Amino acid sequence: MVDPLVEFEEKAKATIREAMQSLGTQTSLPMEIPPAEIGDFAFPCFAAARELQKSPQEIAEALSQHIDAAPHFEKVEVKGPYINFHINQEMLALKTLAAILEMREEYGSFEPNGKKILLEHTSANPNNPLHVGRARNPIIGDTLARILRKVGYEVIAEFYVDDMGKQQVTLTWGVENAERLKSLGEISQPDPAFSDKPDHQMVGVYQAATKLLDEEDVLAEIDAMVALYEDGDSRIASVVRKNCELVMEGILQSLRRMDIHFDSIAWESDYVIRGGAVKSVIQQLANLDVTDYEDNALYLDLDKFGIKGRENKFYLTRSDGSSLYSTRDVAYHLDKLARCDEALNVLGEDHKLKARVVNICLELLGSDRVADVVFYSFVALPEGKMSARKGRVVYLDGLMDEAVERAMKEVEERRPDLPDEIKHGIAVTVGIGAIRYNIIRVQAEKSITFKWEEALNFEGNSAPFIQYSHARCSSILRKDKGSDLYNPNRLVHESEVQLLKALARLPMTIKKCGEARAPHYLASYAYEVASLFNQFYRDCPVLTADEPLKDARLALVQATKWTLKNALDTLGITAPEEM
RNA sequence: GGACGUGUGGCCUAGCCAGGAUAUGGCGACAGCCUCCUAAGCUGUAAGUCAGGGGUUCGAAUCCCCUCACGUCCGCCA
Repeated sequence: MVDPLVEFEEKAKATIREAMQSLGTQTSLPMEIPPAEIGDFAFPCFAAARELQKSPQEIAEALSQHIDAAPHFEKVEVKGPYINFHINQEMLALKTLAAILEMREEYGSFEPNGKKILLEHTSANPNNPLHVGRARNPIIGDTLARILRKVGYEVIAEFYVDDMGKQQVTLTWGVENAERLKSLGEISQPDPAFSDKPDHQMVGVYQAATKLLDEEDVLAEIDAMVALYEDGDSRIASVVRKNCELVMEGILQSLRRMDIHFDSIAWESDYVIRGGAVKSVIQQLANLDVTDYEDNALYLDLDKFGIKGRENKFYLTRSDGSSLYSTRDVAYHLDKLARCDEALNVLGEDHKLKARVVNICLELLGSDRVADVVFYSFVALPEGKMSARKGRVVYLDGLMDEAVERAMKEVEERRPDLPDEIKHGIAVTVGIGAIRYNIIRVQAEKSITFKWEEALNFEGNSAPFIQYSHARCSSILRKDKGSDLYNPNRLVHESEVQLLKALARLPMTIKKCGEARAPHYLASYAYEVASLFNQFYRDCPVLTADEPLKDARLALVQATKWTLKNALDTLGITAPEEM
């Protein structure tokens, strides 16, 4: 019994199907979920009305004559063009509580579907610390990974490290010419708050070196290094790798703090230097009539694919024959697709054209599959786009520090009774949770303007609100665990019923998120459950209730706790026992 | 110039893919609720031309067309 609602929905559909047969029609069965006061499932009769040339009201009336939905539904009523089904609350309570209390941490999870999905996300360039402009990538990616695991996929979360780009070689050039950069006074010191992190230690050198790219001799040196690197020069390969690894260490450290982990790290250089996969891709593409050369640089003619713009040439190599990012990405994707049943990428909206071209290339190379992509818009600052160069940047590390600090202030105020260690633990849980929630609750396509007050909001529609409800559940259950022999029929108060119905929707919500690749639905859901619990908490005293009712309510609290915990876990947010 | 995305009360946001029953909720504002399981909570009030215009439909925030605004891309950078 993975999803307690399925049985009810199937029953409703079955009765409608039978009723339609006796009316001689067989249009589709789009069951809707109406507003709570109206019913639990609703069948709109518009389609059938069109087919039978009658008014939807008449059809609803006629259909209802043939409907007997007992015992799953206690009432089926016609309201205008709709047939509204009212769930038998006792039966729902029984099935829902049984499902949750039996499945516990598994509630909301589905059976393995036997498919392996390779989810690439974050894949930030290893030359900068992460900043909040791109912070949606790891959060969306990690949340999707968690959702897809629940839905039954075997998920490989992979970070693709672009260690072949000119930017990475520029960083290494900077490290090797640090004296020159220093004498020019170009290297800015890392923010003292993060000076112990290797990504912050390196960024000054990278920025200083980037400034010198305007100078011809520097550019020539770097270009020469790029070419040697791609040709397999082992000295360059090893120093570039070493520098990238240092920055990566810092990046992964930041992500771990948000409970974001990877199953696999894929290094771009492995696809270029070893195995020659990129060379083979270039050769195959060069043989096609949709590509051509300009000054020895191979390009794809976008005109042939109906893609118009200022420039219709999409370059696949430089004129010295070295590869470009998208070309290497094609080689990487061929490898990726061979390792999974489905490939999914989380990419910034600036990658839309590139992702399309990569998929075009994959098809040109005869691949029967391409990668599916979730695009997200950037987080900008009120002053404009984030830019390290213009000194307009909020680092993820800074955001997390600030969040924990502000959360600590709240905890100090609200819970002076707790020992420091516990208070700090709560501050971390609340602060980091608030960041993740704030990012994930908005649909990915929407652009976000970063505001401290909103990012670190601890009230209303926020992670702490949900965490607080979970802590309230825990608090009650610490005082009384209740009995296994509860009687769900006791749960008749409106607040109890609404909460129960919401709890029953966790599996279908997670499923929807997985299918639509849209994690934000789960955030709304968790908020709704927490909110309904708070109403229940107001209306229905648990510990002081009389015996049979108390056990039923305790079971409901236990079920709420599991549901909130599983929803929060899936969002990558910790569910605290106390706050 | 072309392409993709977004536009919902002062601010943020759900719903849009599969059109339907009074447009979801939060922040902020205002008015209330701690002798009762944690007030990071709860209740109530005010606040909306669903960017604008046209179309399809019995019915449009939702589908189609046009316009406007914002974001992003159209680099032998990534």
